[in-house]
Amino acid sequence: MSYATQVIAASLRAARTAKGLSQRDLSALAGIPQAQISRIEAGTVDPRVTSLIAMANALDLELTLVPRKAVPAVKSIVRQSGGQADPTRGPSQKEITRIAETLSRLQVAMPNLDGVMRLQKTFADLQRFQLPTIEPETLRALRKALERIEVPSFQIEALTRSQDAMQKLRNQLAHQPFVPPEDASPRPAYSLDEDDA
Amino acid sequence: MSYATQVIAASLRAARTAKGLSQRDLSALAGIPQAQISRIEAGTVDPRVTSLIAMANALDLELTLVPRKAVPAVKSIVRQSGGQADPTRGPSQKEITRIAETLSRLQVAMPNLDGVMRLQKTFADLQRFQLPTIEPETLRALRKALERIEVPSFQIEALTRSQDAMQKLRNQLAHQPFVPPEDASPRPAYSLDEDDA
DNA sequence: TATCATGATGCACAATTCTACATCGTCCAG
DNA sequence: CTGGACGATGTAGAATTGTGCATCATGATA
Repeated sequence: MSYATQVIAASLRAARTAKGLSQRDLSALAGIPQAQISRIEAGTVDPRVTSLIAMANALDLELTLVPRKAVPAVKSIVRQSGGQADPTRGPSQKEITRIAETLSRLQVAMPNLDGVMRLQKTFADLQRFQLPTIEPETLRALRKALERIEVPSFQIEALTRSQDAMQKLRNQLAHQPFVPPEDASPRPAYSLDEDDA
Repeated sequence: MSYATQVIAASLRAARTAKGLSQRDLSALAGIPQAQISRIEAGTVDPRVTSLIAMANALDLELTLVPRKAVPAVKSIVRQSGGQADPTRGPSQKEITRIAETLSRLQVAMPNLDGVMRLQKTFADLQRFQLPTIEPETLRALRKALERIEVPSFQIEALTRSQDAMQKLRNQLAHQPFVPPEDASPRPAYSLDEDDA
């Protein structure tokens, strides 16, 4: 397939995962068999336009024709508004709620360990910001670390690991555009640097 | 076919004609049989993505995915830059050169008729501006009128018609954005009003 | 009138998508 | 380790595009 085709396919997959949808979810939304979606995303087929449009629409996207000379401008616009999709849903969302669960469970299970309380607090703090835009791996790592605290023999080691993970999270948030909790702020165009689809 | 498909098809046709290309021209550029281009533009088939991309590329367009919420912004950008395509080529270009030809031919054939000289002058004047963006019909009308001047029995009537046509041209240019001869000026976004694809 | 360019359409055949269903390997959770 | 979710892949058959070639109708031109 052509390069441009691959780009579109990749964009569709990115959009889907960004929304936390499985291929089967999208299949239901777009009315296209999961197998076909897999093939399209993988770029092993040359899809019909209706297929693309069905998928795009299901993902709140539109297939448009843009003059070459306008492409850069359009891209920067797309970054601003389309960059992080819905702030609420996302692939990391599951992780986040699970972390919250584990954390509160820990808190009631061992109210004496004050390290846990600190973690709880800082996490509750962070949670009000950009967490859904963090890579799921990072979140997974944090959760894993937290879960090991429940195993007595690993408590101290697991606690420091948890604090490390939490620190990492903080760092990631640190050099992000920093978008305040609610309402989309303008956010200057010159702060954009990323460049995927 | 879906509505969105029709829109894309129509856009492609618009882009092609805007560039003054025939389906056979595009066929050569895009490597797709003319018959197929006809069917695609007519919306009687559900094209493969590669076909769309081939056509788009040949027309200096790109097929992109745009988040729904960013669509309005993108559209306005596209208007600004994509609005009038290449200033040099266009469907009206042929007419323009032909007008120039007829006009200079007239000028040498009948140097005594000073009305012709005035037309010549004002046209040469206008030609340095936005002529390619004028509808071909208007230009055709002007040319037709000019050609009839060569027929003696119609001279006076044809001359006034020509002046009318020239006037119409002037008017059209009058309430256009007025872009000076060279280098794209910023042109404020609030002056946009058109709204097709 | 005759010619030419353009776009639309028909037809047969090859090529490929699309569908439905099944299945498989992996990762993760209970 | 058993089960579930997920994505990838296979297969057979139906549906449709894509191609090549021919043709036609129209409008403009000489």
